[in-house]
Amino acid sequence: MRKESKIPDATIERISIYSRPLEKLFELGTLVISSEQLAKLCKVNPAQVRKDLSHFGEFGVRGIGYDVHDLLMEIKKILVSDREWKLGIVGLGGMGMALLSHENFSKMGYRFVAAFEQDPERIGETLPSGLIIQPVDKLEPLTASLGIEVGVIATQPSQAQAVADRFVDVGIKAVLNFSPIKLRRPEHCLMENVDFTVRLDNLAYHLSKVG
Amino acid sequence: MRKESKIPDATIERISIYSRPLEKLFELGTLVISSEQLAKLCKVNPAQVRKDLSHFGEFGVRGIGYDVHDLLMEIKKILVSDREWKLGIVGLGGMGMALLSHENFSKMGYRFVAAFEQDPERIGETLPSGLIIQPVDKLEPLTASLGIEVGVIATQPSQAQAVADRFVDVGIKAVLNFSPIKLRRPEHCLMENVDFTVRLDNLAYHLSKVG
DNA sequence: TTTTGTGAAGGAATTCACAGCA
DNA sequence: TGCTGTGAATTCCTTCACAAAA
Repeated sequence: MRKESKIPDATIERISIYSRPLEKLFELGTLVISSEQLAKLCKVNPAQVRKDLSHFGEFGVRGIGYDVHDLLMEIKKILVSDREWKLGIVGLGGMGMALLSHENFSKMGYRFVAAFEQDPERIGETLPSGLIIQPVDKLEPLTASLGIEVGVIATQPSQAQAVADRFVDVGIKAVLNFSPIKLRRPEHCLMENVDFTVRLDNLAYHLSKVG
Repeated sequence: MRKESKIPDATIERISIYSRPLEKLFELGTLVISSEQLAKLCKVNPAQVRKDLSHFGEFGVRGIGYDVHDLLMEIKKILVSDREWKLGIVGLGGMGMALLSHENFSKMGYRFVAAFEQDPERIGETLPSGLIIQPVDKLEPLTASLGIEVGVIATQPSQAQAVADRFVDVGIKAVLNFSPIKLRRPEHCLMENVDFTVRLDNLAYHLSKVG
């Protein structure tokens, strides 16, 4: 196919998921994997795996399968996770601190380069990573000078919109929002929400159907 | 419609999202809302709102709209978030602790009734909520005796599968998984994954397309 | 009028099934 | 032979457009 215009969002999401078992298989020394095996590991249809990948090129060998390492590299190229992305986080309560120490972020090339907090008591504190907690006033200058590319919002819900607006005003094009509200945003700013309670509501709904 | 058999998962997800602004509107004293207004707040199509709700009954008044309070109550009934659900969490690192203190859980009727940790140093510690940290060995007896309904996994990825298996073996029917791997599970156990890095990969992909 | 509820239309994503190639 | 890549078929979801109702 190789037409990059109309790729389903769900495809991008799955491609990201495919990389997880591939990473593990590579460590284990597995050289080749078929769409059927990879599909089983990710609980999707084998044709889905092939179609997803076909949006970006032909990575497999007919009769054989996919080279684990090559496919992993191709996926990283597709997702642009073959380079470092700079994150700035606002709100260092429990969630913010947990995100900062979440090893998967750094392992996948996402690096926090600034951490902002409102509470004056905590300004100046040195975090385990070596980062020093900055006052929220510094959001604008530091976003620019450090080259922050993604703003992570882990504040109280009541402050989330204001923080998002400030990120947007200073030119941030992508925001990862952990507060449980839909944030206003201009056309040109991407925004992803992580909302645990939606997932729990889902479980509760289906649970009550099953017994 | 009122046919509860083939309701899209996306509908359940959106219904959960509709409840957020409704909650706020109710607090503010707003009495009535149209599908168009609610749609705008949740960034969806108005017909989508009406169709989603129509799966469960007729909650609106033609020419008027929806009674904010009634609709909120109906949604809570649909999602079965009109009662308390008991959660047990395993893994009290940064993420686990953050989840325990996440006020939105309790506000929405999700209550942690047990917290398990492997590190012997921390067993017996009293958490801010009053819960006492339990050794993981107690997972089976306490799940049964406390009536835990949803298992929350916030351990290291390497232990996630083992913990999930133990929950399943003791009869848990729903698991909320915060580790970034797909867990094996039997047919009868529901599982929802919260994977931040998938969201970040999504942002990175789209960011690189925009500039 | 206004706005809901919904059948019908349209669009999108998934799966099938097989041609094509190693 | 075995597995990929992909058009065609299918299934699923969303949006339209209007009849029904207050």
